[in-house]
Amino acid sequence: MGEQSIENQDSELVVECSIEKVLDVIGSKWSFLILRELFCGVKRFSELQRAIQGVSPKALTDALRHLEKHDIVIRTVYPTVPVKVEYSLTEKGQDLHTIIKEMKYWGAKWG
Amino acid sequence: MGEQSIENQDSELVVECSIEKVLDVIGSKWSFLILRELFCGVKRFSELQRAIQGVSPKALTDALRHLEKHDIVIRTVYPTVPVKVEYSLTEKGQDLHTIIKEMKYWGAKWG
DNA sequence: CAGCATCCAAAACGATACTG
DNA sequence: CAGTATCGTTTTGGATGCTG
Repeated sequence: MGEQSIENQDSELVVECSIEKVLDVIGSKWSFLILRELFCGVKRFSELQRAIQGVSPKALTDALRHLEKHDIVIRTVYPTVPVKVEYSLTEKGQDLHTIIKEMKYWGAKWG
Repeated sequence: MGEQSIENQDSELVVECSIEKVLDVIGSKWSFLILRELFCGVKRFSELQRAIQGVSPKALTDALRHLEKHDIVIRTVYPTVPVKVEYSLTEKGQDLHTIIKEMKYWGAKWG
């Protein structure tokens, strides 16, 4: 409590509280849903778009870039024609599984 | 995957996926921080405002009302002068502790 | 103390159209 | 396929001032 937030040279928030860190790294509601999908395995852009109902390409791209920047997902491009892009989780990202699993439990219990 | 979202008679989203349920119930970033505080025990409005740095009275009220509506927190008013209001967690709210705890672990490990 | 009301700025998001 | 670009709407939330 009483955590401090300061800005670094990139004008990005440097958050001291652990919970804020997680929220900052995940970023948005969409990211949770992306994670939910990627825990099941590697997915392509269009697969994510289909699985996460209601997400626009823009929102999906934004969320994926955010997660990539925070070292949660890896973007792999295969130079085929047409291009194939796959998204997978880093170890840091895999480690979020416990949180998402707990959320699933809670949702199943109280939803 | 492929969860459906429909609207009920109150035009509120009825979400089928467990994770979406949790996100819907919690509602916002502020709610996570409110929960963080309330797991430590009952808190008053002003205590929450002081503990959660950067939150405006409006944002705090909004988040508390939201959590109240979803049966996560209880608002108790003591008719003293001046008024005293305490916020505490319901059992449903207490049950979110595992999630927040996992978030703390992750934040401590990777932050 | 514990808010509510108002106003306004910024950010998030949806729809749509287009590209390498 | 995997996006980007643009536009407009919605949501969010900060600032401020007021009240029982």
